[in-house]
Amino acid sequence: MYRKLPKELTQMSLEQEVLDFWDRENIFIRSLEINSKFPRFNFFEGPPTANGKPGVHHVISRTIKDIVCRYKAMTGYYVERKGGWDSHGLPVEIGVEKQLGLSNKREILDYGVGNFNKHCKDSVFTYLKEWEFITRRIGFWLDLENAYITYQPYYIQSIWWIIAQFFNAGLVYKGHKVLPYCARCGTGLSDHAVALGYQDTEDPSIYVSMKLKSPLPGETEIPENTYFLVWTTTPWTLLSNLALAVHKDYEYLLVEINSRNLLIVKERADAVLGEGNYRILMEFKGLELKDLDYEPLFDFVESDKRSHYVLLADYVTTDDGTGIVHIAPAFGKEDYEVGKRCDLPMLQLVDEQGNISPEATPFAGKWFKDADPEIVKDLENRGLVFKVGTMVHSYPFCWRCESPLIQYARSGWYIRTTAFKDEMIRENDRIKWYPPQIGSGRFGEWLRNNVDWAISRERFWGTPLNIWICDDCGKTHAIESFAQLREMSIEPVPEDFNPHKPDVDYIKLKCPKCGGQMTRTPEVIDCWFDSGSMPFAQYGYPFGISEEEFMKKFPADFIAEGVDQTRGWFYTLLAISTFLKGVSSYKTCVSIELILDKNGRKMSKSKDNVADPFKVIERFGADPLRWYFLTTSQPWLPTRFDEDGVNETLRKFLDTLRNIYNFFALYADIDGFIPDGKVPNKLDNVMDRWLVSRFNTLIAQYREWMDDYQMTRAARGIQNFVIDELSNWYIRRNRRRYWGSGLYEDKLVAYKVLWQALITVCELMAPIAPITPELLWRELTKSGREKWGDSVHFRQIVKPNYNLVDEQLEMQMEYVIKLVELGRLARNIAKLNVRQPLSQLIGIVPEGTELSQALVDVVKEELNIKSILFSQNEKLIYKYSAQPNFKTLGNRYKSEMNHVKELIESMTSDEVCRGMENGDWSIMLDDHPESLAEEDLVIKVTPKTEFTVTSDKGITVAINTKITPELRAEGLARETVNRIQNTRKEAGLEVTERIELALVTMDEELRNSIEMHKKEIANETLATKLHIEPLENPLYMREWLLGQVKLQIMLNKIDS
RNA sequence: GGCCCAGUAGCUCAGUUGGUUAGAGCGCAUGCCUGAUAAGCAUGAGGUCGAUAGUUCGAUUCUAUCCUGGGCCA
Repeated sequence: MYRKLPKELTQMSLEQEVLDFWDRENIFIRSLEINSKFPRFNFFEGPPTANGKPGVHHVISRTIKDIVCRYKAMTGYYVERKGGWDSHGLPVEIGVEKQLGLSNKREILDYGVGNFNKHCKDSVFTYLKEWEFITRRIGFWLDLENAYITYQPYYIQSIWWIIAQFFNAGLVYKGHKVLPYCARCGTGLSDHAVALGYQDTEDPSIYVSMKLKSPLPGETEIPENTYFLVWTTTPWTLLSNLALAVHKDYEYLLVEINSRNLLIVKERADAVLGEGNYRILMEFKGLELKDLDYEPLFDFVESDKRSHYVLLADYVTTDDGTGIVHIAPAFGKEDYEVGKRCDLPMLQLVDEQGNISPEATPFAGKWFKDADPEIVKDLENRGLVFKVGTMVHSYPFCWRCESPLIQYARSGWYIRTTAFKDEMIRENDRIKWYPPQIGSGRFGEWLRNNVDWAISRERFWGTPLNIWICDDCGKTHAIESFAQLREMSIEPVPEDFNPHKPDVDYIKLKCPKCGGQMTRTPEVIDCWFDSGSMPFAQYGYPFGISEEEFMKKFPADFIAEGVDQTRGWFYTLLAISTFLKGVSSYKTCVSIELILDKNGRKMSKSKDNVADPFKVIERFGADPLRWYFLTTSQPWLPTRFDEDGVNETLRKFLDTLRNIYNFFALYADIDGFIPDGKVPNKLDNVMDRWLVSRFNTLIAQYREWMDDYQMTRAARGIQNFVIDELSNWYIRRNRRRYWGSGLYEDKLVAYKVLWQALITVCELMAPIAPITPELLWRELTKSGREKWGDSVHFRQIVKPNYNLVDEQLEMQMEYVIKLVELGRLARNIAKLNVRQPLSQLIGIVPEGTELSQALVDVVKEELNIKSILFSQNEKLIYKYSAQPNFKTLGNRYKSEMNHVKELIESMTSDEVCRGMENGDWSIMLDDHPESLAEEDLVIKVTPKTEFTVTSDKGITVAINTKITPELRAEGLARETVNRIQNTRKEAGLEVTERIELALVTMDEELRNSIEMHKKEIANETLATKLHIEPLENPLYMREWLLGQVKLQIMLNKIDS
């Protein structure tokens, strides 16, 4: 028995059944065992952090990963799928800070780092249940039991080893870097965090004069009363000013204004000084201003390095300001770079808490922002302010405490990634990116502008940086294993020590150089280093795994994550493995774009437009959601998410597929069809040949697309096949073949073909939406469990059999469908429904496109037409008439014109046609022939009265609408059959049940028609007895109206 | 400000060497079909293929510039 899957069985419960089956029967693990002999296809799971709930974007990236892994497993690969969890980092710490009510680093220290980290560790898996639930629920096969977790000691040991490799290669150094910094929180912010906090704000906008101390270009005397005009919105940085920058190519002016001489870039002079307010004295190229000295605004600190002179910098613009940029290397990324390049000293007159340093005596101890007005006032008193005002601009604030961020130079540990930048670029070129512009564009750009990686964080919950420094001689050493740590430790290290802060900080080492005591540097490692190390650390490399074993699992053939990982995981993976192994750790990378709401806006909590995947799955199911994501647009395009679309996928695609199955099950059950998995090589039925050809073509296309990661195309291909070709054409056209009784040859073949088509669809679908096809497939293969195996996911997807592909037939079928469409249109226009048979259809088609008899029969049946004729001769359906062209003939015939008109209009269709062939339309005007040419006539073409004509794309179809009494009788008989079938359905009869039937009508024509087609009617409706008198006590009775005519239908069941 | 992606029907999206009349689904209206159908078919309304210029016999497609939206960076 094939099980029926009625509508009452919801997608939800159907899926649950399959998921339980997978669990119960251990299907995932068994699929791995089955494939274990195959070559490996390596997949790396990018570890999510489970301290937040998974969202729809996680569902799509997990779906993509699952699809590729399943597809590879079903095409001859062993695909290990080790899960992983990220566990360290600031997001976790922030969560815990909130939970504990702590608001800065000081309070964490007071609370105790040990306790704090314990909370962090516990909170990492706050939403583990949700993650595990959704992973399982969407059918993502991932080995969660053996998942790596970045806080595990073996994982940390691996990271230490990697850091030690960098260190021993001389690529780890301590240095300065300017980064966005929140003085209140005492921490630098990642770029991502900065982007969260931009707000429009009002800041001072001041123009300051800085006095020139060198002769102008081409002169020898130091000019009096001459100043550089400089613009800034952060007056507090002026305390730490060390230089000015100009652009070498710009034109600069020396102007006189208010009896003072100012230098300013030409393009900004009007805007800043006011048009006509100034007099130009001299002009210079920026290049000429290089090295000029000026007087410092403040002289709090003396330096032995040269400072306070003019530099060149390309980032100087003329968009705002004066074209002369003030440089404070401690407070700007670009300033810092310039400072380093030009060997400027370092001056940082704001401390880590954001207060002005004691050296800047008049302002000392003030919060940097509060110092602004006083600094401006001080400069004004000294006559150095040219103009002061305010401006509104977008400025970053700390997204947690809302303090304004500053650019702040901090010292920290760096990895010199720039040392192997070229190798990374080379390796990037070998990665296959989807879409390709990520690799060449965003990621390539990022690599070309590579700067050294700041790997240290002055935080608490992370992998501790494994560098120890000698308290006496300053020697640094990177520990490369727990064994080495024990070896070098002064005190014994317990077996189960916790390699986190603060425990690890208490471990002191003996200095190998001077024998002194070494103390660990207090920082932790950037958590991106954790995840970027996963190809190695997930196996504890090099400790827990042999080199040979490891190289089998490295590199990944495929990874996929959100596009936001470009500068995150995608980069850290590449950087670490390029250094360690000289190659990228992934060969193919699919970058997945954002999920937007249905209006194309980014989903965000504040807009309340975030789709909850749990709810969507509960309403529609996981397969509809997966299928929807994939078919609605390419994964690497931003996708608009609309629940209605998920619903549509369910109704249109998955329900249709289920109905196809139900149709098959209904009849295959009746006939006891048992599949043997073979389709005859020679198929007599043209529809069978066509369907087999189509699904073999589909298999070929599907494999080609999937191999190229064109999953959207593959899914759309399947969908079109199922809905349009299998359901709406093949099955609709072939229904009758399954109706008769007994399992005769043609029917058996029909079952085999349909079964094979369904099996194929299930197999092709299985990687994309794995749940529903599993259920259908298992039902279809129920009779041969041993032979077919337990799960569709154990199967290898079939290869196309090109011998069964008949391209010509596929093209001809498209033609058939076109003809049918045109025929239906003609029927519509003529208001003749399909139940009314018609005598003739004439197709005017291009030469060489005639169809085989079998296909002609398809058209005949579909359109209910007795005969079909193909021809190139339009005269068969059109009649032609001519009218005079008064323009050419009027002048010629003048008063005879009326007569000529009559003669022309009386030409028969044949005469007009003959003229069209030989170009001569002679008329007899008063007994003498007059020769007319084409331009003398206007020829009209109209269908002959008995035809209704439609045409499209070079094909013309004409149906003969003349209905003979015989045709009418047949039509009435078919109407009658239709009403009987509806009656049967209403009466709740099974399709196989036989009946006794009575058809009662007062209308003579209808009665005659019934008499005439009694046999056919009885046959179609499984009536063993047919009366035209009423039954005595019918089981069911119903009166119908055929047009104006009443028909009474009565029926009884007959027990067999 | 720079780079990337997108812009095609009311909505979601197809549309590959440049070539008759630019397609599908959803939604709306009308008719048809239904012994698998929460289905299907047909018709109608709905398109300056973001704009302009160029290349070409011919551009939704190629080139340039611009506009709008999104993303990344500064």
